[in-house]
Amino acid sequence: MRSATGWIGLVAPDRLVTRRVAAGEAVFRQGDATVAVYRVEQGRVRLVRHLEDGSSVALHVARAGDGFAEAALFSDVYHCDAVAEVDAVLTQAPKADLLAALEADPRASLAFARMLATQVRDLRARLELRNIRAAPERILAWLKLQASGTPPAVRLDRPWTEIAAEIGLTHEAIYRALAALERDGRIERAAGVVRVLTPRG
Amino acid sequence: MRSATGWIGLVAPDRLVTRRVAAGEAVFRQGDATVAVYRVEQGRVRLVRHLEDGSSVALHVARAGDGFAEAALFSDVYHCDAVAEVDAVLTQAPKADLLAALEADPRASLAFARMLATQVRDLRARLELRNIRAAPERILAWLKLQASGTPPAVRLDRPWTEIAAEIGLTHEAIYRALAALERDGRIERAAGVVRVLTPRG
DNA sequence: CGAAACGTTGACCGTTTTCAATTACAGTGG
DNA sequence: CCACTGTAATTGAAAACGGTCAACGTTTCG
Repeated sequence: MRSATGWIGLVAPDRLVTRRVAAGEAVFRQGDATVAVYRVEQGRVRLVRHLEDGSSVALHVARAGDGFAEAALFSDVYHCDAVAEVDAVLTQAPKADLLAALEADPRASLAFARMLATQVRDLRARLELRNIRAAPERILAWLKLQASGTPPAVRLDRPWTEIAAEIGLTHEAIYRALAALERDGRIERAAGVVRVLTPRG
Repeated sequence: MRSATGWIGLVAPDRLVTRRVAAGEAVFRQGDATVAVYRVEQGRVRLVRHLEDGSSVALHVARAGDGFAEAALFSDVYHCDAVAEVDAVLTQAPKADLLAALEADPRASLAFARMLATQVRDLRARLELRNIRAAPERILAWLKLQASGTPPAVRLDRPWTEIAAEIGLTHEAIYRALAALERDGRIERAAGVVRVLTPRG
């Protein structure tokens, strides 16, 4: 996705480690001492918290482009497991390096804060999106969030199947809703581009 | 909610402004020069982005305890409208002061980053929660996220009605699901406390 | 004490999920 | 170069679940 992971640039390139994890393999375990923060380059990593009673809760699934365990910077131990759902490639930034960079340079820490603030904004918007029950409206709102230009248009850089998961609908529901939106003249679709049409008023 | 808004403490108390906005009144408008970041003390503030074509998208609804427009720190203009949904009381932290505090003290900016990272983690978890379709499972997951102790227990500090909105269910659905969970012996309810029972395996 | 919230439950309806099947298409290896 | 495999895109039908509307008891608080 397009989450802000530019903080990776705050660490000297030669200190970054490319790590490959096989499906099912753990990147770290809850309780492990925190040694690094990560970015997913390929694949998916599932974060799961274990409770005292043995049960667990899913916290997040980090996908290509997503950072994860940023909060590890401020904690001594990881508070959840990170397990690859499929074979994955990660960039690993040593906690000490990143922390040092942030402490040394106020501009770096501001840049870091900026990326996090951006992400907070994005996540809030995605959450708000989920409050829209009707599939067509939800998709329309998503399109508007992504859109730019007049009329608002979106270039699709990934399959609807994937977008469906992000929006919180099955792909079938997405296709049906898209068909309905197009039928109603609310959007227009063509080769990797969707235009949001403004209803005449 | 319990979102991390401790950054308000980074600004000198006498520089903070308590601002009252009536229902329907705007805190700021999209395009206005950014002058402050906010925290909601009472009421609700709705953030809405307007598109070039005149339509709009809801970005967020900030509630008591929530901060909003943190990203304004890094932007010259607000990128959305902030309008009170009901009469609201806000704490307004001047952008210049907060920014100065962050630039002056590396510890302050790290603390700020920490709060944002915490919020990112929380928001991701809430988003993940929404991927759980079944109401009882969703509530159970929410309870586990809030829970502490063995067996996991949650002290309820606010009405289910409000929790329902956060979880993304109607209050009716919540009550039905709670009843079902209790009936199935998966939770136990008593005066403001819910215990999550571990099914025997 | 009375008005609001909150809590709870029932019935019905609509939408989405599920399950299933089909087409299109890109990449792979023989 | 083509058969083959896997993913993406579509559409159909039926079931399930939550939303909505309604009604009512309860608690809270001015």
